[in-house]
Amino acid sequence: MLKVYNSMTKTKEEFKPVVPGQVSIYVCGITPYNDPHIGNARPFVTWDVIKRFLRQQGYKVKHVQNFTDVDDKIIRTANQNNVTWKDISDKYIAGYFEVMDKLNIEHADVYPRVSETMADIINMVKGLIDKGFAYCVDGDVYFSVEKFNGYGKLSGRKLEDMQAGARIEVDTRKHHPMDFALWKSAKPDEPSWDSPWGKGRPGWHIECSTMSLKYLGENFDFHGGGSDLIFPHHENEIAQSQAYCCNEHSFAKYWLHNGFITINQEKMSKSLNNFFTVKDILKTYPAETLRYFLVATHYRSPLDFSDERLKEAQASLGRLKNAQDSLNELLAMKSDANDSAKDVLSFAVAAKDGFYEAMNDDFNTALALANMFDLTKKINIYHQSVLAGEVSADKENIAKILDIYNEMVDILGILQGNEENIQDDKLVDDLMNIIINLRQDARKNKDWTTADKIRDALNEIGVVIEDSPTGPRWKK
RNA sequence: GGCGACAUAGCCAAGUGGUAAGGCAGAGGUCUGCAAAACCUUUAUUCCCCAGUUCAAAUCUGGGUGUCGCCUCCA
Repeated sequence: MLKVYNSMTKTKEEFKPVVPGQVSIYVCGITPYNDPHIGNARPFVTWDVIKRFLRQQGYKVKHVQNFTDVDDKIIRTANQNNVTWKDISDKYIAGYFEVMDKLNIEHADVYPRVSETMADIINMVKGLIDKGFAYCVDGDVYFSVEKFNGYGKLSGRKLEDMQAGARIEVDTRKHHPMDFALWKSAKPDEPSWDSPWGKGRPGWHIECSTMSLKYLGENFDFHGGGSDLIFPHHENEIAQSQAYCCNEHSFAKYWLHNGFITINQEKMSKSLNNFFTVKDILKTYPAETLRYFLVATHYRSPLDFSDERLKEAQASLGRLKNAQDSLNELLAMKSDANDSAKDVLSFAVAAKDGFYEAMNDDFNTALALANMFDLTKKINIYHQSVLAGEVSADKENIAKILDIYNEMVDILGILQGNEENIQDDKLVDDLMNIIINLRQDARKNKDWTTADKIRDALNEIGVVIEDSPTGPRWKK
């Protein structure tokens, strides 16, 4: 039974899909105006793992994720660079896919853009005015928070508790200081669209309501994003959507919010200028390492980022990879049929159960990984005993163990063998064989100086040589 | 000022009533020409502090301390 922590009720609840056998997910996407930093990447990795898990559990998953491609920051960036807003958004949407693909994130089913959903947005704003939840002032349209009784139910705040205007000046044309824009009238040098209220563009928040309604309907299962979106973004989405549908139970059933990535315990954010872009991290570390780093901690916990933590992640991931390699190595060995890996297989089955149990408990990837490490140890022990010649490889059961191992690894989206540094290039393999053979000759002659020189030189270019009882192996 | 989250070993991190998972780092050992990898042993009588409930508390309740987040664009 799957349990998820719902930010709306602040409790873990049993997951019951709106439509049996199906899961509908809306994840707040990005505003494409610069390169994503690793804090931006966290929700997407989180949801990628959730999707893989749900699908593995037999659900049919529909995932919608927006691009807010009409926005102040995009317009500002475009004007600064003397290009159009479309140039900027196209560029950074492409940039988004480039790094997310490297992080092995599967694509959503739909990636709606604000600029392509304009008619629907205008319709929804019109509907909100007709229903009395919104009003127009000088070409701007505002949502009236006082008309929606339930405003604040997600973020747990009351209108009277909030100090609107404490930090920015309140627009006096608004009926209530917390009223927010559904539609903004066009200013000079801004892109605009025709509407019943004159030329303008949508406010922030309305796009997510419109898009989720359009692609997932009035009721869907999950809505996700970073916890900084709880207020005002998600609060406003709820107000708009439920007001529009005239149903306080419409919209998302479960709200899942991931914790922040921090630097020195402080939130990584563009405004604090303490962020690392995914692109930059990938210059030094394999994408898989970054993905592992993100997955090794529960999605709701804060996660402090540092070079040291990435190194740790790399070491831990290497341990998992080593066991996977060992299984493959065992499978490639010559041996007669036997059942020496029977016990390892039963352990693997138990580890898999533990893994799923952890995932079913609000996607506890940290605990799921612990199960993998337990199995890893058993695999290593077995691998050693085969190398020591104590038993011969039990290929039938090893194949089953590898399947189980890969099943878990597939859900986490790591060790998929699609890293650019996995060498499947035949020329490289051949060259490595030549080098290794030369080194083996030197070793036979006890010419340790030459042998070590080769090993050290390879080490310098990132190739590790390991001499095992069955001969040397190499990895990058 | 309002609202909320968190505090577990040297570091990271699971664990929400039954006697402290897992990873990294460290120490000693096995293996090895030496390494690497792997394995074995070892590293929290104790979970921020104080009080309470209970046969039993890291886990529940109350109080305190500290850190962080949201209330403004933010994943």
